[in-house]
Amino acid sequence: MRETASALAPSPRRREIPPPEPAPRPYHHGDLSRALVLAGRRILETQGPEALSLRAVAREAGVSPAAPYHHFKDKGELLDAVAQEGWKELGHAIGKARAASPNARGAINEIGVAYVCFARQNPAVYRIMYRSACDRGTMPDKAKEADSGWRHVAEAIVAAGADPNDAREMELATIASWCAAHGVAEMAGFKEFEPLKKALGGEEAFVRAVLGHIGIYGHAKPPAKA
Amino acid sequence: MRETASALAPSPRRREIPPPEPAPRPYHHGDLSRALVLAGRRILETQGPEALSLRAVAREAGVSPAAPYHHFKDKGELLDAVAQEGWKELGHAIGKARAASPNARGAINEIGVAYVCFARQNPAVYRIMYRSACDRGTMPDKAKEADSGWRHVAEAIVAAGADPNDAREMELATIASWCAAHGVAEMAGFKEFEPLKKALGGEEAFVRAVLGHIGIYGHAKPPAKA
DNA sequence: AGATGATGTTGACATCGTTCAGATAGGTGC
DNA sequence: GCACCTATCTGAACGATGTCAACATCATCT
Repeated sequence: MRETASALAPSPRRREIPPPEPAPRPYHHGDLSRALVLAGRRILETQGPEALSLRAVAREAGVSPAAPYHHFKDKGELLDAVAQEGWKELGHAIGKARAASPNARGAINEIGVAYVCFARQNPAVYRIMYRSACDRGTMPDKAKEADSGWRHVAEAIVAAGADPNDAREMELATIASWCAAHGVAEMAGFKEFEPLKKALGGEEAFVRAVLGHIGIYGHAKPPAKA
Repeated sequence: MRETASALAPSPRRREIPPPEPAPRPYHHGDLSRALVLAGRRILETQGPEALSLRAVAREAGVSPAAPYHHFKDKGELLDAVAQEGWKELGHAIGKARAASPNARGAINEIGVAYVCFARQNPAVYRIMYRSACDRGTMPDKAKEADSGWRHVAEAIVAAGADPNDAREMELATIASWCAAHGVAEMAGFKEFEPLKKALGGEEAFVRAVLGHIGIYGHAKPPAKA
């Protein structure tokens, strides 16, 4: 929809004009790798995940369909890079939610809400993030880094945990809360829940209520010791 | 696929006698609609979700690429039909798990385990099921039917609930447990959890442990029958 | 029988992911 | 200045895909 004029009209490349604009397409894009990731993100947000083709990304970035192959092995790798960006943002959102919580137990709750809200506000990106993760059967590497969401959750769990010495229980609790948040994130948009959402006063209230029924979150008691 | 194959290999096909097999391709397939769904399922199980193209399904069913269009509006509708089959199976698995549980509270646990086990044993089908559901933003219609998994969960929740009069809490609990199971189902395969799985003695033990940390499942007083 | 509609096939089109040979720039050593 | 080198980008191509229109085949009703 953008400048597809060149596709319709046989426009001879106008290379006589010394660019009045400082940097239209200097043949060698400054940092195409980064531009492609941003273009992918833009397409995701405006057209949804179905429209995210390699060619569309190249088009959006203003390069030929073959150009991306000098920066990514294949389409999957490009998508992984886009997903990576999403994970980083998720990590920040979670970190912010955690920092804003007064006590440790409340932090777990707020993290869960922040997680689901991020997914609901960036559905296309979230989709790609988990498609990439499930395809490769692994959480993104970055999720193990300092500011990663996973680490925030793990630390919050430990901070609120009843038995900080039982590492296994702590890990299980971290996994459980992450899994639960992911499940809610993917299902919160289902039409069947609309009446309940409305009755509760909006989606965030709904999310809080659902998470409230999930052990680690809400009204539950500390993780039971085995 | 190639004629050259017959040149390389001495083709053992002796087609002098056509009549003995009266029904190789009777032009009009008996029930192509059904055959296509089964073919799709077969492809999912043998080649995974990436290989599930319309043309591949048609090939597997032995018809031309355009034939499916007389039975399904487009590829999405075919996939929906395949997913529908999966939901039915999931419903049965859940029903069986519920029936096999002596008490109501234990039933919720066993349902969760059965859910995740189904997803893990049929990963490709499960993927399609949720892709279809998320794309359309709705649980499949059939999920509201008599033998549906959702109804089993809702009934089990009610049976074990502390306050059967509070419909809203019951619904929230149903949603929460379903979401949690879905989350675990999608993440249980991540490589990061392999060590813990091994330490716990296998994937099912891992799943039980994780679910044990999730409210509806976990805060049940009787410690899981270990 | 003959007409009709459901069901299947062939062939075509646009798009997609991907590859490959060449064009283009920025940098290096001379 | 020059020639070369390497990284990057383009153009054209190939096979595969989803989809459609035109045609073929068969089952069924009258």
